[in-house]
Amino acid sequence: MGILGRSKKEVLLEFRTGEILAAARIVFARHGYGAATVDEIADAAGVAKGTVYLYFPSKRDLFLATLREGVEALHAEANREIERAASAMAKIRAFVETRLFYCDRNRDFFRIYYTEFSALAVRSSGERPEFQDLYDAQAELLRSVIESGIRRGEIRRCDSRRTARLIYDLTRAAIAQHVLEEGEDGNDVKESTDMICSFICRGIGC
Amino acid sequence: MGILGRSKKEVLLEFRTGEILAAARIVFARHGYGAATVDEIADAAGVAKGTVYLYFPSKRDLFLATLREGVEALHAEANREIERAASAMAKIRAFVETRLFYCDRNRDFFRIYYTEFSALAVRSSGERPEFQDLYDAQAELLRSVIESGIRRGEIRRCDSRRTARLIYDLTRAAIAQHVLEEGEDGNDVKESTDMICSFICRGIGC
DNA sequence: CCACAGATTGACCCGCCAGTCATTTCGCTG
DNA sequence: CAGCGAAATGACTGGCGGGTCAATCTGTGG
Repeated sequence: MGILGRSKKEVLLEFRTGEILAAARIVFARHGYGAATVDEIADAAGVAKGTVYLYFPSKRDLFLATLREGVEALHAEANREIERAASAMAKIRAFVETRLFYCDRNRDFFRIYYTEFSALAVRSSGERPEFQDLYDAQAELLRSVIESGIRRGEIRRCDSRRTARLIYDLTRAAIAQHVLEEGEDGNDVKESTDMICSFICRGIGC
Repeated sequence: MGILGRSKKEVLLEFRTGEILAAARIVFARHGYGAATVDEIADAAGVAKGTVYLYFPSKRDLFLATLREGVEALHAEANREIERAASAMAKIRAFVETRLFYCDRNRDFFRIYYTEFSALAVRSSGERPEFQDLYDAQAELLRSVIESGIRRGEIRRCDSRRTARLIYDLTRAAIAQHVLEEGEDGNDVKESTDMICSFICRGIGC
């Protein structure tokens, strides 16, 4: 019990969890899920392997936690910016721009997201893929933005679900261009956003 | 030495190679590279594990051969159809449509392509990612189509390299929508092509 | 300074699987 | 059908890495 709220125990828990997640992000980004080893993650986090298992029940859980952490932060940021924007088009721009900036800043996260996310979607061994909830929430948000844009006459009639997905994937592809092709600065991100957005505008605008 | 050309040895080689590649495609599509086992591939091909190693030097080589086979067939088909089309826009449509149809017909190939290709791009441990040659050839073809479309006034001025990549990724995303969402027939593929193409047309057309 | 609870360690265990190779089967030829 | 070379087999091995846990360390309160 500290002066307020968090006890020492809680602080330690949070600290270690954070360190391990950060290390995991780096290692998973470098080697991919299959080729990454828990030993290497532990080394990177500056702890012994056993310690990792005190904070996460398995390699897979650690992996999912790493991915989820990044996705949630990204979505939170995107939601905030979309909220702030007024018109439907501005909201779509916010969606694209926030994602580009976020992934430009968090390249290791994007590398994992880019290379392993699709595998989760395809290999939904049971039924519902992991993260479907998070994905759906964002796709639905985008869809509703488009829908209301159509109602307000900003956007031409179209299948809003498919269009949302199209914008989603277009953004993802643009980010990949950035993150995979080494050399670029923040400036370039702005430029990419412009290109994507003008493309989208012409594609769906009135 | 047979009546002409292929000796019995060559025929057998080709037969076994084909069987093993087909089995590998199914198994890699189902489990992904890391989780697939050579034993399962051998079973699926109806041979013993040792036999697989008579035809391919390693699991990784088998995997790359599987992927390469699919990619080359796809590109060959796309090249043929693009050749046939007259206008720049028709060529772009051919690019999109051929890919959609091909991947709709060869879903296992697409699953591998979709989930593992990006990993190869990201984890280019040495320097040049595998398949960069194949990717580049198609991207360059598309780029030159756009370039000539611009010169002929069919397409508005733009960064042809980036635009090519954008169309590439858009197509890939559209295919993912199909292949991952179970239910659809050939009809639907046509419909998707139309959507993508009209989107692209408005995006880059004059 | 001791004792003890809780955190950390890393050597160890064990199952799994890529890759091997001695043995068996196949199929041709005389 | 005998005999031979080529093809196929599958039991086996080596090591790799996820996960465990007895031993050790830390730091806190008495």
